Amino acid sequence: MPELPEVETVRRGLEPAMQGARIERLELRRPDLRFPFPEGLAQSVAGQKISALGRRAKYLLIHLENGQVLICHLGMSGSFRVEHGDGAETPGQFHIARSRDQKHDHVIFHLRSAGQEPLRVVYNDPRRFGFMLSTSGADLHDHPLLAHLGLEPTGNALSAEALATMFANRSTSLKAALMDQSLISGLGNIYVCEALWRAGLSPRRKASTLVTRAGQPTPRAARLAQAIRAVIAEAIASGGSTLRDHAQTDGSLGYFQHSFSVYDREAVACPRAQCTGTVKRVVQNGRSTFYCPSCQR
DNA sequence: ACTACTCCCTGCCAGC
DNA sequence: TGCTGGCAGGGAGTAG
Repeated sequence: MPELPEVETVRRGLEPAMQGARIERLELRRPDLRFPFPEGLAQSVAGQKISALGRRAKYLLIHLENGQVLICHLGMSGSFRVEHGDGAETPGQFHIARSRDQKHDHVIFHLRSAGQEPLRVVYNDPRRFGFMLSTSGADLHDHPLLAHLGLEPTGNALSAEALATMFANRSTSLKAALMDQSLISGLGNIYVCEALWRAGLSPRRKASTLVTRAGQPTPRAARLAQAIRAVIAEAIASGGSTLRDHAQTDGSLGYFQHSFSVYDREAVACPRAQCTGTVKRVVQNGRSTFYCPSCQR
């Protein structure tokens, strides 16, 4: 499921095909995804050159020469793929899986770069939880979808001190707090479970227990900050290796097979050295949580 | 302000 | 074999 690392991998995978290319035509094959496409979207982007591909949290941002920005979300099942020329497979590039279910190809960017064969970037999304909206670059950070996003879980900004500030007086669970996009933006169910496992913290622990009365981070907060950054950094690196190893991909850019320590591993032995526990599944806030009750406290 | 719940949508899979 | 129901999940919306 596309969380921040997957979206970043998609961004990097699309960049060579899209950056600097001109949109000859935007083909919308239905009126909506999760939300209706903006009025006049196809007309407004036709002929525009793509100046950059960006990302904020789980949002892919397609910046156009005229200042317009397409805000794309992959939802749960969204993926992109790149098709070259007339659709023939191109060795060493993302190739077409002819057998792929094409009825969920909802959006097609028809692109052309100077001196290159035309190509298509196809957005496929069976469950249509994704969406594609448009805003002006000047309004981007005030857009309702982006304005309230919290810290990116990459880099040093996500510190023990930052966690302490977020978690002070929070009575909710660590799991729910980490899933809250207004606190940390970009974590989803998988990486929250993995980060909590790595930090040895129970997802059921109250978020406020990582903060002292004086508002300072406890050692647990430091462990958690470190675990989140490591899990995200490793997942992005893993996505990068998936991109390099595209001989094994089917050409789609959306989400990848990773091996997880606890996620979706109910009843499996905890992989931590010296731990004899078993991974358990519980439901928190309507979502599955996987953790080891033995070493996560 | 904070918390927790429902809903959207389709594909997949276990159980009958 | 074909049906049914549960589950997956991000985020908007809503209610308390």
